[in-house]
Amino acid sequence: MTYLLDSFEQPGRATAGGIDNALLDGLNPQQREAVTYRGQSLLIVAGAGSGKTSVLTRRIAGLLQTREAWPSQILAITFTNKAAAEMRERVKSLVGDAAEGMWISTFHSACTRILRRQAESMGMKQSFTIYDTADQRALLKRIIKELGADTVGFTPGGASSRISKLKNELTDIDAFARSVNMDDPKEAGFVEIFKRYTSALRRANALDFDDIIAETVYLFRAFPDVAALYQRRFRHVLVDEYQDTNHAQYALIREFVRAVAPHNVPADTRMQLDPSGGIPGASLTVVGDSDQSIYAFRGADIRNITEFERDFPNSKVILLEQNYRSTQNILDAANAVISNNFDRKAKNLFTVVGAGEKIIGFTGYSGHDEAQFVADEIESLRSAGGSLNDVAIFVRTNSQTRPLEEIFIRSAIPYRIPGGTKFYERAEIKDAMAYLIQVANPDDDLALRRIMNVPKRGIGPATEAAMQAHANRIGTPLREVLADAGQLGLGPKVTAAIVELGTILDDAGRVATTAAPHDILTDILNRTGYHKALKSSGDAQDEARAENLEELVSQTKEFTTVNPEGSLIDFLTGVALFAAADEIDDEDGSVSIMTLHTAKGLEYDAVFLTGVEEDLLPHRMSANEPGGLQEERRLFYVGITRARKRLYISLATSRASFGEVNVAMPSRYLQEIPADLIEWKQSGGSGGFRPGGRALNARGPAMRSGYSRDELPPAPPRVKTEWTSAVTGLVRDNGDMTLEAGDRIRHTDFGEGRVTAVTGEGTKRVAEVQFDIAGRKRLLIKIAPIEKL
DNA sequence: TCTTCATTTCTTTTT
DNA sequence: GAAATGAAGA
Repeated sequence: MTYLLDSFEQPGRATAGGIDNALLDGLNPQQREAVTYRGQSLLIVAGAGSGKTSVLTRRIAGLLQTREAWPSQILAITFTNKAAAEMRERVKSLVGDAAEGMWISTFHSACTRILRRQAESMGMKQSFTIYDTADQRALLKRIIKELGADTVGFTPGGASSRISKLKNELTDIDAFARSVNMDDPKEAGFVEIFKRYTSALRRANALDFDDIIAETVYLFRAFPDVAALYQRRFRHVLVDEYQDTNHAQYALIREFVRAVAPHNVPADTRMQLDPSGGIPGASLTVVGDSDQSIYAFRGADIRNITEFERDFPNSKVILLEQNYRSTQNILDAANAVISNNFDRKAKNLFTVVGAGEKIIGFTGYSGHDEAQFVADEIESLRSAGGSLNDVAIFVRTNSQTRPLEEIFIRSAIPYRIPGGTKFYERAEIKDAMAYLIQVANPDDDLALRRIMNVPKRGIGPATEAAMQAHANRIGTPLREVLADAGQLGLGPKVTAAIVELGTILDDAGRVATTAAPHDILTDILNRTGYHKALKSSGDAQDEARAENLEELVSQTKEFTTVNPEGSLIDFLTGVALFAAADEIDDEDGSVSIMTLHTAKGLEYDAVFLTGVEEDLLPHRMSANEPGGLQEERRLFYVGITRARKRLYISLATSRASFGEVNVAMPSRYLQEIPADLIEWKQSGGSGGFRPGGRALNARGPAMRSGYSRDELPPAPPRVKTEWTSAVTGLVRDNGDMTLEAGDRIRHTDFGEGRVTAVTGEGTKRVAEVQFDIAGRKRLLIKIAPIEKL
């Protein structure tokens, strides 16, 4: 717990400031200062693409290199696990193995680690489990039903988001109950729900996402000696994406950098003490950009960054405005858009790389039409030699991905959707996970209820209720009832099934802390017969579910390979804190489709910003929220600034949302981009779609259709405008259709054309077709809606 | 207790 | 258009 100053500098390599020149190479003056500044607190206002990761990693490397800090004294907090891993890698590449031992992780991972170590202090067991949003809602649903509160308008979702908000403000049930007017029956009802929810979590030895942060703050506040362990240890705290911190996270940071009182300083410390005999607070570096704050709905408080200087007196602020990512055209668009947000510190991104390509705009007639445009453009990027890894398509909502997927499948464009069909949220995976959770944490009733009758073993709601009643009577977790189910007077068959389940869980529990997660899972799947039941049900969907279970098994195996010492609890924690952005892989030759939120922090050569329509961006739901329109604008801004070289902005004049097709209007934000930055390949059809008449004016001929804007016929000029939703690429199967160059075919969307080439093998065979009207396309033969002529 | 079928409700973004 | 309910029948 000591550190040395100014010793063992490597001769000849250090600058006057003690930092290796190589660390400062290629940095602009502001970046240099951000790397070398030393003081109690530093705010780096880092515009999009201004090299903040570079600055942050070099700053850490500098601290290590000059021996100002040991690796163990550094705590760096990022937004996602992937960002953390990346930062660790980059520091490693700068200073080598000296990087081992740093804490670089997300808020949630760091706090979980602390809470597990200090579980006893906070009155929990080390094996606590983490409830995700779905678990939280399942529990609340039960509570609301128990209380009959659903009849007075309480919903799991509503209660969950309110509880989450309160926890993010560090208001626990006791504080809340004190503050509320209990004469209001509505409020009193919510207090009761919150109360039961809190105690159910306690009894289940579980924490929800928000607890993880809040409980750490409470722990530090209640036990200053525990807090002091970490305050003495972490001398340099660095926080990325500071604009997205909520109040609880802000409070946590304050705890981390709090000075240690003299009575919590060990007598034998070799650390520098302040005049009172305490240890001064750790130095704090935060990096953020209030223009990229997009998590207000999760409690992110923009004031954390805007008031940093007030919160941390004598702090230094460094502004990074030079952009190293995008072309000037893209930055001009971004600057123009974001300047419409009032109440913000002026900031203007600039670059020296030049104007670059114009932004390409496209207005389709439907989501499918838009998706086809995206596919066509990707195809031409590909034939121009671009890599699909460098292409991303952004959407506002997850439901927008469907038409894109359909068209991409048909066009044989490989794609991936990070966090899309969330693997760990599938029912069968949650079932298997619930088994593992029960094994690791037998107190978790929710997990047990989930698997009680999975696979079917004849334990219905009635039986479950009887068991629950018994558990309540004797005051134990549900799990303990399993073993003596005989006392419940149930049928022999059911009783045997219950006891059998108990035995399986107990047996697995005996090795829970020692066996590899993989072995525990395999054992459970074998003994419960869950996997076999799905495999042999004859249902195609069950078949897919069985395969998902197999995938989970191989993931546990993978986990042990990467992490040989990893326990079951470690695996469960990893899964619970796994995020969409963590699974982004930019090496596998596919384009990425993701939400704008997931896109934050990433960059691509070519970016497609889709669905730029009213009610989608800005989203309808945000319109009534205070600050909602500004937040949506920031979201748009984040999307624009992800692009390095090419930006495509697309929308549709009609969009299907929950079965119905609705008229869609161009987003108000579109007008905020100067018209001369956008070249419209196809603008909207007839009237009513040109707010302000600026943004949607096509310049020159609309290349795609060969019409200039004024000649655009009122009827859509495309071969097909009506996209029968029944024709999904997935349903169709052309089986053994054989095509070869020269064949003529008819496509339901593109009309007739001639095959120019066929490539690929088996089901992956792709035909390249020159259509008479629609141009050249690549089609996956097996599923394309085509017939041979 | 399980299965099937009809009805209903909901859709923003996520650690 | 899906997922989650609810009701009715096996």
